[in-house]
Amino acid sequence: MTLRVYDTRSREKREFSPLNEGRVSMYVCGITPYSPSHLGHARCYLAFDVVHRWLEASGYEVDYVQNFTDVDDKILNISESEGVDYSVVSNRNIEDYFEVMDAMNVRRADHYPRVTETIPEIIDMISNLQEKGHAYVGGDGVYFEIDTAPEKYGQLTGQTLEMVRAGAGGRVADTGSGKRDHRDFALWKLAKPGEPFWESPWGDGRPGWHIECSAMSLNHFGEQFDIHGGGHDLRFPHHEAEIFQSECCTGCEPVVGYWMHNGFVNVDGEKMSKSLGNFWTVREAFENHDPLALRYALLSVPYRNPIDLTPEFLQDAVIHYGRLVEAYSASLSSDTDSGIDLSNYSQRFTDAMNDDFNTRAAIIEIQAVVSQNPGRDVASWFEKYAGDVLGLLPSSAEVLAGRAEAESARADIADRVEGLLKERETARQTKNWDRADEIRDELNSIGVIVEDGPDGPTWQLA
RNA sequence: GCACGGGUGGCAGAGUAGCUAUGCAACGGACUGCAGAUCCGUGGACCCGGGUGCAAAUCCCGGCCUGUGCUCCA
Repeated sequence: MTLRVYDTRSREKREFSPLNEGRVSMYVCGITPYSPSHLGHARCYLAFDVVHRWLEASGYEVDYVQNFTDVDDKILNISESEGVDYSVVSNRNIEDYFEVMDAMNVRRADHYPRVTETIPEIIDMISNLQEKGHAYVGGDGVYFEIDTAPEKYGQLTGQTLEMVRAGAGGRVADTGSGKRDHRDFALWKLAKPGEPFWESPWGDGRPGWHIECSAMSLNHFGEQFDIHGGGHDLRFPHHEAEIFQSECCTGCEPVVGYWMHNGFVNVDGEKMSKSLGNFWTVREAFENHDPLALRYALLSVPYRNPIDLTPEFLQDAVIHYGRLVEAYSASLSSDTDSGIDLSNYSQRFTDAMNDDFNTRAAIIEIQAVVSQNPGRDVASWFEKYAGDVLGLLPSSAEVLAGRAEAESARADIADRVEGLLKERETARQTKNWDRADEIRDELNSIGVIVEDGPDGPTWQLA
């Protein structure tokens, strides 16, 4: 079975075939770093991290570019209210982004271009569009004129020019901008007093939001590239704007082979967002959950489906993640092979991932192996599939260290526990259940869980 | 309103025509003084109404509900 990828533009899963054999160019819209990352961001970059990993596991060489919109209105608002330079705000949140993504085993992209480092390329692209008659200078900046390429409208959303005209209703008049048509979008925004700016042929200002991604992808990949990813909400207008800009600039279409959009993280059935105030930052989530357990949760739903975040949903993932690590740990310490025929699991895992990166179905195969007897061969299987592909495993060193630590903690109190257990067994033999339970409670209070089995009691640390 | 998705057991979530999804939870049994863990087992679903088919959760039509987009947004 070959890899099939759902493409938003053609609205179907298509067999994956990159422009250059064996190589994949992938661009994913990155964050606007005006606040710490929340779980919605995590879902997106986790999803494309898995795409990245699976393409590589399938033998492709992947060139992965992800941008930072490090100057924009929201960043400027915050920098103004804090009385600091905008770069303080963006750098702080970019740092936060890398820290939390690293903690969740998100592998780094190959390039992280920033708007502020791409200004010359952006200006070139706008100039080019202007020369070709697709852009005009308005009162407060440069705009892309939609009517110069009406046939490109609606490729990702199915909307027509007329629909959007109707949908915008009365909002057009009060934008107060120098646009000719409200559907036109800004390529260059002239700076207002006090705002940071860059020089340009049209005056001091900064780029519009959409043009940066086009300029960056053109800069890194040229006229066409294979995969463009981002959140579902970016389809319109952001990604449609990119189609206009790139294809009108180069005359080459389609600019993107496969448009991939991840579903949202919802809370109580609604999109997690700043404006609704129902978001958790990734850091807040880390306070209650292991970063990799969160990763497990966010990958346990296929990337295009929405995730409704509930305590039960997270708890489920915590349980399964714990079992996975436990099974991996046990298999690392094993000195025999399990003798399990793992090829069936591998095959189903591969089929799942090849079906538009179905991590849910893939994880089920992981769970099936977790419930088998651990052995050395299982350890390497886990490392390959749960580790390399899904990124769900801590390093073997970490796992072994955790095991060693647990054993040493156990050894530290072993004498005391054994003594109490001996006393408890005496009590049990004389059917003194009150005393036996009292001892068990005492052990519980120091974090020891006692379990009576057919061969007598065993104990472990909670 | 228009566009694009989605509606599967208590919950999450696979499954694009015939064959037990799976996990968690629940229930029953084994084992237990009790508890826990473990093992074995059980039940339970395809939004509604039409249509096509030998056969539909799966295809077609209509309806209802719901999410997102149409403004910055992963």
